[in-house]
Amino acid sequence: MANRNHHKLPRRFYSRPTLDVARDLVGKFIVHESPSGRMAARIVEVEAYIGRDDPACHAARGMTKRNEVMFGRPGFSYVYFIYGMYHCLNFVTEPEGSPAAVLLRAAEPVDGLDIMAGYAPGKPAQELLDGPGKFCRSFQLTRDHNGLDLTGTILYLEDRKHKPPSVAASPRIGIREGRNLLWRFFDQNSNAVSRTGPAAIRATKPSHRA
DNA sequence: TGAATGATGCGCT
DNA sequence: GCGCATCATTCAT
Repeated sequence: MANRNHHKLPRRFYSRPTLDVARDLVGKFIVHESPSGRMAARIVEVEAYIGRDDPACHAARGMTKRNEVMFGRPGFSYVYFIYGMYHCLNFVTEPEGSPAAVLLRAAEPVDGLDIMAGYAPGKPAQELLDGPGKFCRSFQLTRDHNGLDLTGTILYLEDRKHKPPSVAASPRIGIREGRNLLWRFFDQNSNAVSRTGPAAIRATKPSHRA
């Protein structure tokens, strides 16, 4: 870390109650030192998935080969493949043995826009990472990045000197069960939150028209 | 402006 | 086989 105003999040950040971690992650920065270069983005939207009692959590039906990292130590990545063409990135939380994670849903590009897949001159930057599938595609993350140590040097998160975001909560998006829980957290002032979801949620995104 | 749908592959029952 | 923590496109209003 060359910049002394950038502080990599330590393992103890992740080893806490998942809702606390999720809320605190809004406004943090994620960095990927990829083979094609360094990318960085500011997190603006996440969702919490907590344990065996959360029907929407992949761990609800026990440990499998796919979700085993959720049961492991906090501060590791959980990346899974979905809908035949997308990947989703999660951050494992809670002490070992408590399966839980935070899904990264959207972020604002900060560095390395030119090497993000899907980048096109003239395309609004806020549309590069505004969804969990789009984030992984642009940030060039696949199942190969499952189980990475987030306190390492390839994929990690940082706290930076930055104005604290105004965080709001809402139901999670794209799930069938567990919609009563307000476990989605997002930056109310960001125009890079994901588009999918009920009109009430989308309305949090400022309209283009006056 | 919003609802419906097809693409596409894999994990799990 | 079915369903999925998605997205871009098409169609209806």
